[in-house]
Amino acid sequence: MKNSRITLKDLAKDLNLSPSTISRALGNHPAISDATKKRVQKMAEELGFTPNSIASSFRKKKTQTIGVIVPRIDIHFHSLVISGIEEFAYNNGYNVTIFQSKDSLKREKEIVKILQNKMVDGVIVCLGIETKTCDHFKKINKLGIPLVFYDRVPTDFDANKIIINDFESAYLATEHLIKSGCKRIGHISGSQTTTIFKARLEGFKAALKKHHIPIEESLILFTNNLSYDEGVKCAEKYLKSDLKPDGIFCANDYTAVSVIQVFRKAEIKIPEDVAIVGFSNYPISKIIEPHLTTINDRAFQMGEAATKLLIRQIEEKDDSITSEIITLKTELIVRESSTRN
Amino acid sequence: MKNSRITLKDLAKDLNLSPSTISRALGNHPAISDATKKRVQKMAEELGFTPNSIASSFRKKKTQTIGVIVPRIDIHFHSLVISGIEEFAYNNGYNVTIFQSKDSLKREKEIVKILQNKMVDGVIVCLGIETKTCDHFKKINKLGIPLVFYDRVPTDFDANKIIINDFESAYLATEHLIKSGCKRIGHISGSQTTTIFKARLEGFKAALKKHHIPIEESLILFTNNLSYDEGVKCAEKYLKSDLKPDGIFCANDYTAVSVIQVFRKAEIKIPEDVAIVGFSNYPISKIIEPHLTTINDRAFQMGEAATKLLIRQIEEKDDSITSEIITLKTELIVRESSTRN
DNA sequence: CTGAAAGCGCTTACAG
DNA sequence: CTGAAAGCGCTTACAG
Repeated sequence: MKNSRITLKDLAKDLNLSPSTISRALGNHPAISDATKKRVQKMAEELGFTPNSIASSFRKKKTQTIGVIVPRIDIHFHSLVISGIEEFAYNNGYNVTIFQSKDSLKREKEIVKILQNKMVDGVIVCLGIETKTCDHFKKINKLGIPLVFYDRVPTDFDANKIIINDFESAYLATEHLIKSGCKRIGHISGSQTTTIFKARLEGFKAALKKHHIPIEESLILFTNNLSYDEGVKCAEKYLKSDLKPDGIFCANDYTAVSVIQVFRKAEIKIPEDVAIVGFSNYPISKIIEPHLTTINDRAFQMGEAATKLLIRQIEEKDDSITSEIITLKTELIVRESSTRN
Repeated sequence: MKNSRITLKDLAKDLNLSPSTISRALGNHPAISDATKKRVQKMAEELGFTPNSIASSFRKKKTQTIGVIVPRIDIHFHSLVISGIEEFAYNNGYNVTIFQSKDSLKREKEIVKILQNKMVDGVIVCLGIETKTCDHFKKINKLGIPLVFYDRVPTDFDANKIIINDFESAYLATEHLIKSGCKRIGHISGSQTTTIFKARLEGFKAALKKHHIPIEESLILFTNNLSYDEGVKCAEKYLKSDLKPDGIFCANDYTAVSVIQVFRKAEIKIPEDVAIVGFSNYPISKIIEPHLTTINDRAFQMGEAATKLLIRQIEEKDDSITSEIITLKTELIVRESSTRN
C-alpha cells in the first residue's frame, strides 16, 4: 500500500549493476567479486531491501514450507509434536503451515488439495479418525512431494512413518506391574480399529503370557476415546466386578487418572492395593497424587524426527521412491502410582 | 518431478480458448458465458487441473496466509488460541503459518523479517517475555500488513489488541471468595513486569478494598512464572506464616493446584478451611480434587476474535490506520474448591 | 463474451 | 566477473 517495496531492479539501478548480479551477490554466488558483494549488501541494508520470497518460491518452485495436518491442535500430544516440527523446521529454514482435520475425512481431503496448490515442499500428517484409506494422499506422492506420517499412520500403503513401538511399550508397562507383584492385571483399552490401541492391548497380553499370568478377559475394558469420563466408568466397573484387579495398565493417562481418583474415593490405596500405569506422560501425570507411572511417548521427538526425515527427502536430489519407518524408543517413567516398597 | 503439473495454458490449448478465458471461467467471472464455464470446469476436472496458488499469490500480491507468532506452541493456552485462529482462518479461506519465538527477542525479530518476505496478508502475535518495545513490528505496519496482538500485548504503541479484562476477572474471583465468607484472602501473583499479572493483583486489591477487607501484604506472594513448583513453595510459606489465609486467589491454575495438594497433605480442608480460586480453566481444573473454581479466559475465542479482526482489516479497502482493542468477557466457573455450604 | 499482451519479482542458462 | 534475456503461471486492464 504505502511505500511500495524495493525490488532487485531498484537496487540494480541505484548501483549501476544488472538485476542478475544483485541476485547473485545477495545469494552469495561464488562468481561474484567480494567487492561487489559488499557494495550490494551495504546498499540493500541501507534501502531496507528484503527479497520477495513469494517471487523466489514461484520462480524456483520451492516454497520452503511444510504443510502439517493434525486432527486437533489443542490436544497436548499434537501441540508437542507441532512444537518439535516447528523447531526443527525453523532451524533448517522451513516454515510450517498447519491445518486441523478435526477428524473429518472430508476436511482432510480438502486440506490435501490446498496443500498441493500451495506447492508445499513436504507434508506431515497424523491421520484423522475417520480415515480408513489413503488414496487422497497418493496424489501428493505422485506430484513428488515427500510425505511423512506420524502416530496414526496408514496401514494400506507404504509410506514414511514415525511411530513408537506401542506393543513393546505396553509390554514394558505390563511387565513393570508384574515385577511390582501384581497378579490380577487389568487393562483399559481404546478403540480396536485404531492400530496403536490394538498394539497396546497385544503387548499387554504378551507380557502376561510371558510371565504365565492368566489373561482375565473380564479385566480388559474397552472405551471409545479413552476419555476421562470413560475412565471413570471403567473404574466403577472394576469396583463392582467379582474379580478385583491389583494392577491396571491404562492405554492413556486420562483414564489412569480417573481410575486413581475413583479408587481413592472408594478407599482403595494406590499403589498398595492397586498399582496403576498410564501412557503418554501428560503433564497431569506429574501432578496427580500419587504421581503416575507412565510411558514417555516422545511427542516432541516425533515432530523432530518427522521433520528431519521430510527435509532429507525434500533435499535429496535422487528421485527414487523410498519409504522409511522410524520407531522411536519410548521410556517407562516410574512414579509413585506403581512403586511398592 | 514426475508428471509436471498441468497449467492454465495446457487447458487453454486443449479447449481452444485463451488462458485469459480459462482463468476467468475458473474464477467464475461474470463476463464468461455459462456454457464456456461448464466446458472449462469439466475439462479441468478431467485433467485434474488445480491452480498454482503460488503463481496466483505472486501475481495478486495476496497470499491468503496469516502469520502467527507465539512464545511456545506446547503451552495449552496458546494451542487453544492457535486452534481458534486456524478454525476461523480455514473457514474464511486463509492458511496459518506458525512460529515460536521461544520468548527470545532475537528470534521474534527474525520471524518478523521472514513474515515480511513471505508477504503474509496479516500477522497475529503474542509477545515474548523479553520483548519490551515493539519497534520491530512497526515495519509490518508500514508495509500495510494488518497486525493483531493477543494476551501479551504491547503497551508502547497503538495496535489492535485482543485481551481479557484481567482486572475485572480478578475482581470477580476475589469477590466470589469474599461472598463465600473468606476474611483473610491471599493472592499468588506472577511477574509484575507482565501487565496481565499486575492487573490481576490490582483487581484483587480493589475487590478487598470495596468490601472493606484489609489488604494483608504478607498474604500476597510473588512468583516468576506461576509454575507448579513455585506454587508449592508459596503454599508452604502460607503454612508457616502466622497469619493463615482462609481463601486464596491464584493468578493461574497451576499454582492453585499445587496449593490444593500441599494444603490437603497438611490436613487442611478445601474448601472448608481454605477456599481456592485459580485462573485460566486449564483441563486440570476439572480433574483435580476438589475441582477448581477458576476463570475461563476464552483462549479459543481469543484466537477467533483476533483472526476475525485481522481478516476484516485485510479485506477492508480503505487504508486509514485504525486500531481496535477488543476485550473478551471472561466467566467465573464455580466448582468445589470454593463452594461452601 | 473472448483474446492478446504485459507484467508481478525473482533466477539461471547462456554468452561474453 | 557481469549482463541480457527468457520465463516461472497466473491475472487483469485494454481492446474488440
